[in-house]
Amino acid sequence: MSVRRYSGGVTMHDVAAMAGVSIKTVSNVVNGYPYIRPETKRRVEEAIDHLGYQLNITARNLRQGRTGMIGLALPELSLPYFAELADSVIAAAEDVGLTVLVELTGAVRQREIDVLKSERRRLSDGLLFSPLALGQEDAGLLDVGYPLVLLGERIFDGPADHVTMANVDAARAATEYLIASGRRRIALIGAHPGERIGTAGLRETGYRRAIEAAGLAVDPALIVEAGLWHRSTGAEAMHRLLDSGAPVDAVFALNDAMALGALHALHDRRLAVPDDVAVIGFDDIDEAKYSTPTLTTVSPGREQIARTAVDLLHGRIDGTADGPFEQVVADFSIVVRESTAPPR
Amino acid sequence: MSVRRYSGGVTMHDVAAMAGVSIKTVSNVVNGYPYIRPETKRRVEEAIDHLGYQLNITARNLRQGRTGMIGLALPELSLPYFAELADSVIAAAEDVGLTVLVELTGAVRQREIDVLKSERRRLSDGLLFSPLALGQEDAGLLDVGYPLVLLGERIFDGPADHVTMANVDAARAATEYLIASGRRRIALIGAHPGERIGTAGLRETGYRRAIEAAGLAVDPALIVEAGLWHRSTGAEAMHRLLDSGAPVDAVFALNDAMALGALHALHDRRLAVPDDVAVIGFDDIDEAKYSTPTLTTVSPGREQIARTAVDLLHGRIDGTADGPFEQVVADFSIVVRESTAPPR
DNA sequence: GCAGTCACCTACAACGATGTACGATCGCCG
DNA sequence: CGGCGATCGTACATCGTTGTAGGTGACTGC
Repeated sequence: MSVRRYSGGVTMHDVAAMAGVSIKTVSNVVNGYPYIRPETKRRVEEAIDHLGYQLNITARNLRQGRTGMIGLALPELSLPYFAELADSVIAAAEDVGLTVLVELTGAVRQREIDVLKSERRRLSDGLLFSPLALGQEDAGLLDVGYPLVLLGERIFDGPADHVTMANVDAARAATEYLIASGRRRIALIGAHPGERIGTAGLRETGYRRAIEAAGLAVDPALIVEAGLWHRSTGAEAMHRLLDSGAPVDAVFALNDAMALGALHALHDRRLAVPDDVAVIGFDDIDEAKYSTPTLTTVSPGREQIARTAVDLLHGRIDGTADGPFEQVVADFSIVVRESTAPPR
Repeated sequence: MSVRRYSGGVTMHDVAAMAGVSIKTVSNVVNGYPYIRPETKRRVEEAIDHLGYQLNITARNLRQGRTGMIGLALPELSLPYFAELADSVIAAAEDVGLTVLVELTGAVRQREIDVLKSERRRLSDGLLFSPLALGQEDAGLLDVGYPLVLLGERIFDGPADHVTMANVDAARAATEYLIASGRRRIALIGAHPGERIGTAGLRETGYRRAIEAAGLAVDPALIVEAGLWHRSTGAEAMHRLLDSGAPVDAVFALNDAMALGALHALHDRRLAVPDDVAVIGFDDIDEAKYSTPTLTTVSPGREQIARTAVDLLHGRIDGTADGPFEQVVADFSIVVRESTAPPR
C-alpha cells in the first residue's frame, strides 16, 4: 500500500482530497478525536495508507508551540558513566514520548553557559543538564524560564528541579565497608581541595565522617587530588600516592574510571589487589564487572536517576507539575566484587 | 540589555514594530542579507537586544523544509565503541552546524526497521545509521528517499553512502602481528558462523587469510562464537575455549569489549597475559589503554569515520553532493600495548 | 532627459498543521 | 411537531518565519 519514495510532498491536504473530507477531519483522525463516523475514519485511513502520508511534525510543533524534544547536556560520552546515563535517559524519554537531543559541553565552563542560552533551547521543550564546570556561584544563570532539571552535585538549591545522589552517605558507606573489612590506611583519590559543594567535596566529606566515626585519623597524605576523573588521572594519582611512600592498604576512588586507572597503576607497581591494597570505586559502570580484579563500587541508581529526571522534566513541560522545585536523592547500594576481599 | 525571562513570546513582528521596519527586514538582518543600511541594521539589532528576541527555529524549519538536525541510530551507548563514536559524530556535526538526535535500537531487528520509517525522520534532514541486526538481505529497506549514510559492515552496496573499516585487511594485519611475534595457536573470539558479510564474517576472513598465508592451518576448534560483543560474552567465550582443552597461545577478539572480557577470564584461570596467551582486540576504545595488562588493538580511525560520515550526509542534504553513492573505507593502524609482548 | 542599474525596503503569500466557532444532521422527548 | 442535545464535519484564522515580486529613490551613462 505504501509508496515507493519517502513521503516527500504528501500533506493532509492531499489526504483530504482523496478521502473527500476536509483537512481538519484528517487531522482529527490522525489525532484520535473520538467523534468521527467509522466509515469516514476508514476512508481517511485508506487514503493515508495509499498515499503513504506522514504527519509533518515540524508544522505541528509550530502550531502547538511544543517540539516533543528535550535537551540532554553532558560533559562527554567517552566517560562511561555519562554514556550509560545518556542511554538510560534516552530510554526513559522514549517511554514518555520524548526525543532526546544530546549536547556535549566537554566540561568547559563557557560551553556549559552557552548550552543554557543556545538557539537549540527553542527546539526543545526543556533541558536535562549535568554541569561539571559551573558551580554554586553560578546558580543565578539557571533562572532560564524554560523547564530545567539539574543532574549532579555542582549546584544546589538552584531555581530548578534537581536529581542527585546521596553522595555523603554513599561515600561514607563505601569507606565504612573498607574499614569493616579490616583496612586502616584508606586513601582517597580524586579530591578537589577546597571544594565543599560538588561531587568531590561531598564524597570526601562522607569519607572523613566514616574515618572519624571509626576513631581513626584522617591523614592528609592519603588524600590525593585529581581534577578530571578519567582512567589516566586515576592512574597518575595512584602513582603519586605510591611515590610519596605513605603506607596504604585501601583506596577509595571517587569514580570508577579513576578506580580502574588505580588498579592499573597498582598492577604496574606489582602490588596485589585486594591482598596488598583494596580498591573501591563509585558509579558501577559496566566495565567494573569485567576488570581484573572486578571492582567493588557504589551503585548510584542510574536508572532511577534517569527516570526520575525525565519524569520531573516531563511534568514541568506539560504543566502537571507546577509546585516548588523538587530535590530528589536517588538510592544507592554497594556492589561487592573482588577488589575489596579481606586480605589473606 | 537582555530581558529577565526566556524570550517566551517575542517574535519578529515585535522587533519590527519597535525598530519601525517591516518584519522581512528583521528577517534579513537576522540572516545576514547584505543590502541593509547600517543605520537600519543598527536599529533592528538594538530592538533585538532590547526585547531579548530569539529566532523561532521551528518556524524557520517549517518554512525552509529543513531542520538542521540529523539522526544517529546506534545499538546502545553502553558499548564504549558506540559511545565514543557518538561523541565524535556529535562533535563533527556541530562543526558543520548540525544537531544530532540520538536513537537507540538495542540491535533489535524490528527497532532497526522502525528507525528508518520513524516519524522522527521528518524531524531530521538525514540519518546516520549503524545497523547491527539488519543484513545484506535487507538492503531494499534502505531505499528511503531521504539522505542516508550507513556505518558498519552489515550491508554493502545498499542505496546509500557507506563509511566502513578495512575489516579484512585490518583483521589480517592484527593476526599477522600475532604470528610475527611468535604465536602459532591463535584463537578467534566473536565469530558468527556462516556469516560472510558483516563485521564478524569480514574480520574472520582476514584472520583466515593471515593464518593461511603464513602456512599455518586454521583450526576450527580455535574459532569461538559470540553473538553479542560485550565484555560478558567475551569472557564466556574465553572460558568455553579453555574448557575445550585446545592449546592456545594467542587470542584475537573481534572487538575490544570481548578482548577485555577475555583478559578477565584468562586472569580467572591463572593464565598470564601476554606470557601464556597474547590478546589483541579491535576498536581502540579508551579503556584499552588502562586495562591490566593494556590491550593491543586495531585502531579503526573513529574520528575519521565520524567526520567522513557527517560530511557525506551534509553534502547530500544541501545538495552539493549528488553523484552515485560513495563507499569510504577508513584507515586503520595497530596500536601495540602490553597484551601482545612476545613470550619471555 | 530617459532608460538602466543598484541599494534598500515592503506587502503578501506561502510552509503544514491545529484550535475555534459554527453549521448540519440525527434521534428522541414532551 | 417543535426543540434540544449529541454527533459529525467544515471554514477560517493562526503559529513565526522566509521566498517572491515589486516598488522607490538615487545614481550612471549616453
